[in-house]
Amino acid sequence: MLDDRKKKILQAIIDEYINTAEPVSSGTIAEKYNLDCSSATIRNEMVELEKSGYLDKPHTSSGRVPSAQGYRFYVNELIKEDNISLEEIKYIQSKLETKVNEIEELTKIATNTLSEVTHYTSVAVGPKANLQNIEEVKFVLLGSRMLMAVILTDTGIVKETIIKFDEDITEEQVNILNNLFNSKLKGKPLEAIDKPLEEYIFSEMHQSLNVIKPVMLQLERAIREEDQLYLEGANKSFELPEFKSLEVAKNFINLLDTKEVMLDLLNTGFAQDINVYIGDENENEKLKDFSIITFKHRYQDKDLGTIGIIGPKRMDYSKVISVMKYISKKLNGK
Amino acid sequence: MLDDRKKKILQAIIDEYINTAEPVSSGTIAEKYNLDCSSATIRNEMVELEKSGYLDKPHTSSGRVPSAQGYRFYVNELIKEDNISLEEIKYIQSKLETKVNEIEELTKIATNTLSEVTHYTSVAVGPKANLQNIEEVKFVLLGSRMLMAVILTDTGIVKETIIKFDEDITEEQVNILNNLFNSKLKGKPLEAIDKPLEEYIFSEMHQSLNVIKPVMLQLERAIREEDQLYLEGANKSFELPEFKSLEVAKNFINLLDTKEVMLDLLNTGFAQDINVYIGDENENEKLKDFSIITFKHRYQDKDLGTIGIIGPKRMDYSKVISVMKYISKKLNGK
DNA sequence: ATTAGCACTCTTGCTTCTTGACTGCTAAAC
DNA sequence: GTTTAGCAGTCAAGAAGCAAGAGTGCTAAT
Repeated sequence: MLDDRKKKILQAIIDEYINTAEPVSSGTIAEKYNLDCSSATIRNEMVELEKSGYLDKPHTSSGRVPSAQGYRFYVNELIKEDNISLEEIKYIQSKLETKVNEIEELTKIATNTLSEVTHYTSVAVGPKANLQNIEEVKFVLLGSRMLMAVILTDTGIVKETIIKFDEDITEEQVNILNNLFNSKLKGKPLEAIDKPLEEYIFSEMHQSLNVIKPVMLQLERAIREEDQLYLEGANKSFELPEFKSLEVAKNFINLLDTKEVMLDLLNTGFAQDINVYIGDENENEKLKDFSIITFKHRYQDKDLGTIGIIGPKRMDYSKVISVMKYISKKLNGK
Repeated sequence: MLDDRKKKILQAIIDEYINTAEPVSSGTIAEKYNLDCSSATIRNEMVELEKSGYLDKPHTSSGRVPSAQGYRFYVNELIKEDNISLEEIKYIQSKLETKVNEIEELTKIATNTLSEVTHYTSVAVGPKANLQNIEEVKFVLLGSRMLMAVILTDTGIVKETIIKFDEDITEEQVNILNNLFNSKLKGKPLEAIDKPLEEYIFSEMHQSLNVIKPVMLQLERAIREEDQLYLEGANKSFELPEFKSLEVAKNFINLLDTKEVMLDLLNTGFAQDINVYIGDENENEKLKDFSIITFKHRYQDKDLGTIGIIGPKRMDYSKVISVMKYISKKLNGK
């Protein structure tokens, strides 16, 4: 375990590095941070911190840089008090007070605010389909050959999809659909719209209802449709010095453009309120230069999706975590 | 006007530059392109082409590079035949055959295909609200305190929006809304949902219908809501040599992240089928390093939005234009 | 255990030089 | 009057060398 002074030195190095993005020398620490010892002592401690894996050195005669393990220790052990100002709190409050009619809207506002306050790129994704229960299904006739299916879930999320037909649909058929799907699906998870249900309906319904097949097909498609990745402030990242490296910048764009990796990450399990992924802690090679911090958007403890920040490993973890904690609390308690 | 040989040389230089991204020397042209003259002659011609503004020179002892004017001449006068392969045609066909229920879906597929075939970043935006007429308005009750308004337009676009209330809504109120809005709005442009209409309704309806105010408010919001910019293949641009320059890369990200400039451009008037904007032809400073080529997504000559390509000025105009022409024709004739 | 002092290392920025790719011009050839 | 061979002149880009500066690690004194 690290003794008290080592902790202080590690903290000082990380704080300094987060600010300057330059390798930190023993001299700087001795000067700026009051640790009551000389640069030589700090140097000795640094050697040990490096041996234990908390620090890295770009080359022999340079200062130290935190390793992933160093950041991890910092996040787990060294961040104690909240790092959020009164102005920030007020700003977040005012943003989250906006009246919205759809929850997705609120997720977007929160994501937006998060990016504005932290100055990092933020991302969001809606709740997983398998976590939502169907509250109501409504079919609406549009014109004479288009049907809109609207599914209201218990999270308040509304999914709509449209089905086109080659022949006219009657009001009666719409009624049958409404009755059928509501009686079969109310209270069930979204995933209950599946092949077995389709087969069940077909065996049960003796009259041939040839509208059902396309309806089922389209509903299934709508449910399993790839999640949307909402992105805010991608340009903010490009102001950071680590994005001077073309390699890093390209990886970043790729990561966000492919979406897949990000969606995976945002959808993974949540032990704590706030989840921190530091660089190569993620097995995925593409993430090795970045850190991602996420939290679940909950309202009255119902899962409404995930919101996150992506940035360089040298991230202001304490600020991001504080801001997230506050936003998360506000969203849930509203 | 340019004589025949000058045209050929200009074409050769542009073709070569599009391929290599390096300033083109008189020697290369003399070697690779059969113009039956020596590099010295080509050099003489180049001097004149530069004087007339078709070519630029990065520095005294370097080869030539096309100027914006050069590209413009190339696009207007030199591109003659289609530059699209059988495989590409087949691929596009197969992609556009996908059955879709919503037109937005088709726009996305086309945008996607365009990016895949050309290897550039593509963008799309839906049709302007003021160009669409209302065909039908339907209000659907979700639960007891949520109302979903669905607007079907003559372009087949469906807009939905949700309105929440603090008290229960009755089926009767829903019926009144349906009758009222359909009788007032059928055949009118989307923009007819405005303040004057609201005032008219209020003066006409003597019974106090306190549901109407929030409905109108939300409908207006939905109509005027900022257009969505759909983006595909942003990472493809980052493979191009011009994006080695951090400055250019940052401008690109900014351009797409801000959306505003792109939306403006995609929504501007259309003289021809295909519109080409080359570098600083756009007054906007942010566009000076890029070229944008757009076309209207039309189906049976109805306007369904705009699709475009954004890339460096050194773009394969002939390929992009050919592919766009083909996609455009396919979309319209389907 | 701490620290002053110093030799050693390595980056960074600066010059200088060389190489090579092009051009533009001139004068001869067609 | 074109066209072209030939050649001097220009400039970018890369290599090499050098000096300065920042930082470390070690040793010996405190």
